[in-house]
Amino acid sequence: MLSDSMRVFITVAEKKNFSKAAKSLSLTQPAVSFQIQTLEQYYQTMLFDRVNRHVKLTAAGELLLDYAIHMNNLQAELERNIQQLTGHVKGELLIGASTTIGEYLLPHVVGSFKKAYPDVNVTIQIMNTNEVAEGVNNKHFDLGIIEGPCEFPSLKEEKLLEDELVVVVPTNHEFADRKEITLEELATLPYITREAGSGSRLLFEQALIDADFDIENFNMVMELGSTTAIKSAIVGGLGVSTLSIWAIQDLLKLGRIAPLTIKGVRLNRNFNIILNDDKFQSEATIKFIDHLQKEDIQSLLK
Amino acid sequence: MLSDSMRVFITVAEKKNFSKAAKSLSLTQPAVSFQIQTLEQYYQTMLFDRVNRHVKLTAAGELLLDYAIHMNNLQAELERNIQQLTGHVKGELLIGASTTIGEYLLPHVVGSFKKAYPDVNVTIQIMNTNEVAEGVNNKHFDLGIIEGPCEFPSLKEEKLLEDELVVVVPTNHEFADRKEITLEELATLPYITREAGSGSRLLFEQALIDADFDIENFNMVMELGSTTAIKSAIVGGLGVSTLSIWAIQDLLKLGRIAPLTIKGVRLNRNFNIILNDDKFQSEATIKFIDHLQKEDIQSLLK
DNA sequence: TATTATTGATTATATTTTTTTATCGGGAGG
DNA sequence: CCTCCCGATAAAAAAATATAATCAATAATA
Repeated sequence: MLSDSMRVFITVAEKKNFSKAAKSLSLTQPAVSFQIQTLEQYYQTMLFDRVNRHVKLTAAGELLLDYAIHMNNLQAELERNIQQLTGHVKGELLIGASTTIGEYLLPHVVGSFKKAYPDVNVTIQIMNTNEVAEGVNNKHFDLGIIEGPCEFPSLKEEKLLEDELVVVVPTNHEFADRKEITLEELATLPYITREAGSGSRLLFEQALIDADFDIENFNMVMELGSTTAIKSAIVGGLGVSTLSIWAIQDLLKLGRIAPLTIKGVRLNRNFNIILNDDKFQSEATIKFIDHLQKEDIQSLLK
Repeated sequence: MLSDSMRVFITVAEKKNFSKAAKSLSLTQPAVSFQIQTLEQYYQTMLFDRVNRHVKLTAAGELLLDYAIHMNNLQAELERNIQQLTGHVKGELLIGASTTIGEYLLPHVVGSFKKAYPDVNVTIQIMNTNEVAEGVNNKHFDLGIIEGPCEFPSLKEEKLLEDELVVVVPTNHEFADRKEITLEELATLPYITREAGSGSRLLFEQALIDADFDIENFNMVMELGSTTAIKSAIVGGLGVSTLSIWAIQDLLKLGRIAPLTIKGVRLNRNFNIILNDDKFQSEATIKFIDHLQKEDIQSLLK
């Protein structure tokens, strides 16, 4: 176990800022100053250069940080070993997830995981796929779950399950009773899209290109930055869109919308778990991935 | 830096006894109990089996101890590196020394060492050669300095300087003005000896054997367990003895005694530094050995 | 077998350490 | 020139940790 002052030191070294380190540690800035001063007195040397507007590690600070990180890794390893030995899994689990997964899939999975491992504190941070991958890459997240493939070749990717985008229309829509729709028909309807750069939009546009269909033919009426907003817009009769089957379960059960497939177009992608093999995997992480893979997630789509 | 609770844990694991660990840490036993309980709560498992009359590490405790020792070594390494970087040497230095060295040689050397490195806390424990070697072997001492060779082949031995035993007589003695004495003459004098097993006595007896002289011819009048006691006895006119030149400097300067060599007999031995290479050498240890070897110790014999 | 000594746990109190609150001062940026 | 950002400092409060006193359990001793 590292001493408190070392944990504070590591945080300050990461953030290069006493006040931000304090916030991240739920301390006040003077408390951080005090801990750093304690270390500096102990080692009889400055650990940070207090340059104007930011702090910078001294040579001694760099040295200390090296060892601190090494010791921290040992500690993580120790905790995993003890948890394996005692069967008592606990600790923090920080997951990065892209929107659909974080909003619709994970809440259920985390619920059942917490039943099995009540002492693991799970936090989900929702952001776009690239940001998740970056967070996994720089070891901020214990694991990431993203829609589609990962851009970082250094990360390990494992398929979790298949996702599918379907055309969604309100129940009172003229096409609501049909199972399928053609691209030409879809192009006649007012279409709502996600913002540029969204994974869903990219997938849809690529599918149109693959089908040799010009996007210009579409009747785009709105661009919305959130799936929830799009769903509200569809229910409100403002248009139709293509959404992940995972995102529409609630409205489907309420009978407010109807899903349609597009004739000749498959809008499929994988939900993938991404991991950074350089980061030491806590027992909680391992157990969560286990849980993800064993749990019959498909049954949530009943 | 390890947390306090870990340091307490290591001590308890070493001593296998809460109360003794407390004493060695200058704490009370309840404080130790508290720290161990804190750890046990953190890891949600017992670390010690409280068997009757002693405690024993559990499997989890063994695991924790492994990591704790590893982290402790890292910490020692870190401190040495930082002290090398900053030039500021500090910390504890625990030296085991055999009697003559500990009483007559080291006090001077430590004095000048402390001038150069005031923040190193030097402790000298005086005991017989074998106990010193054992203490170095089990990593209790940072280094040992002994009279004569070391019995532990695993320890590294470095010659510090040569010692010589001389016959010591009071200034008012009939031989006081001579430089040399024969074994036969010495055998006629009342002779005071150290206890059996003492390094000095062994060296003397071996020299007699080498010179084909029967110890039985000697006129042993007294056996004393301390060099200081022998010196008092000599000054008091109770007899003569052979003592290390290092042990007699004070009385020599006071003009109370006279040293004589024995014709045809050389009573020489080495003072040796012994080290355990498996123990991480602190910067203070390195600097002290440096100091020992550079200091003109012979000049103390002026 | 009774008695004493040793060991760790417990509890209430005291002490020490750490944190917060409030405030200052230096330098960068508008 | 003024304001904001950032870390230092001092006093007070809060929290963590230690101690003193005592207990219960067990083993060694008589």
